[in-house]
Amino acid sequence: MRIGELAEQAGTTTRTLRYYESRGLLPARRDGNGHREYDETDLRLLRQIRMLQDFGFGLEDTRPFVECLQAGHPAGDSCPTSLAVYRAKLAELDACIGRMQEIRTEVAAQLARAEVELSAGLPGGPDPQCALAHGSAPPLREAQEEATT
Amino acid sequence: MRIGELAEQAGTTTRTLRYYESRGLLPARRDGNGHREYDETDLRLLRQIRMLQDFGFGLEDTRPFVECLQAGHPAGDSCPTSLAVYRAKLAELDACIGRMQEIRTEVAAQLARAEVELSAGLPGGPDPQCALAHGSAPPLREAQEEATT
DNA sequence: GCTGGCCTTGACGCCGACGTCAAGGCCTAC
DNA sequence: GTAGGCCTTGACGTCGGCGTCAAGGCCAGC
Repeated sequence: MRIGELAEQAGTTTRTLRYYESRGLLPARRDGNGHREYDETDLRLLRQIRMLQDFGFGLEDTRPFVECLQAGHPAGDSCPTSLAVYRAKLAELDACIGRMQEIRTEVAAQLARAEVELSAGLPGGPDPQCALAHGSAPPLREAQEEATT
Repeated sequence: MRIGELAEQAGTTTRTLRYYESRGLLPARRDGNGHREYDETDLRLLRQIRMLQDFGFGLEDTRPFVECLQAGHPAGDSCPTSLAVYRAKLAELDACIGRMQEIRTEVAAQLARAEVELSAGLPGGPDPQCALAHGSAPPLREAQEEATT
């Protein structure tokens, strides 16, 4: 099958396939006209890459899986190197999720505080010079120092 | 104070401050030599921006906070537009965290399945042609934080 | 023979938040 | 005078994963 068909089968674009080839993943045979030729094996390879990409893996992270398949293993994750990538990615995910939850907590705290201050300052505070074009800016008097935590 | 000192106070670089200025945040006065001049107000502005950046906010997302401070409000989040950004970012964070947890679950499932298959296949399975030089130590990757989309 | 459709390679564009370099100006100290 | 240290503007580089041309080749159908 040719590049356009493979791209369609995998739900991606020809540009992407050529990019993968340029990165050394997904090699291609050529027919008489120099056109790339693919088979079902390549489709499986490609689907493997796409799945990992959907997980947020970088292209380089998919390489062990690709090499594993190319070596004749039944699946991309039939090799220890692939499993190592899984584990590393799990650790990354955990770290990332944890960090984002921390941030979420902090932002929520900021929002809550600011809401209280706004509602407390609204009834009759001074009026800062609001030369802003995008609408009303309600007054507020209570100032706060550093909010780094 | 001059740009180098402000950068140091805020724990950032002069390049960053000039970049902020070019984006219309953090304007600067000039002295006789054309050098930028800042004061404590600018430092507070800058700290506000940096805090939001640390939360993973894009620079454009900090603009309402900056304008709020510049309008004379006591804090960057003393304005409704800033609160709206907080809320939007919370929603983004929730979506992002949720997505990453889904992914985490899927990856963990893949890993578990692959581990079982490996241990089941190892004792006496076929030996694919492994022409790969996979004896090197696993690459240590830095954990990267994904921005909220 | 001509149009249309698929393919080829090559190269620049994009996004964000800067890093890094280049060339030059001004002031201070020695 | 000259070395050093701060500052200025401008412009190109970075990272990933492609998108988007541009210019051209080959083949099928009419």
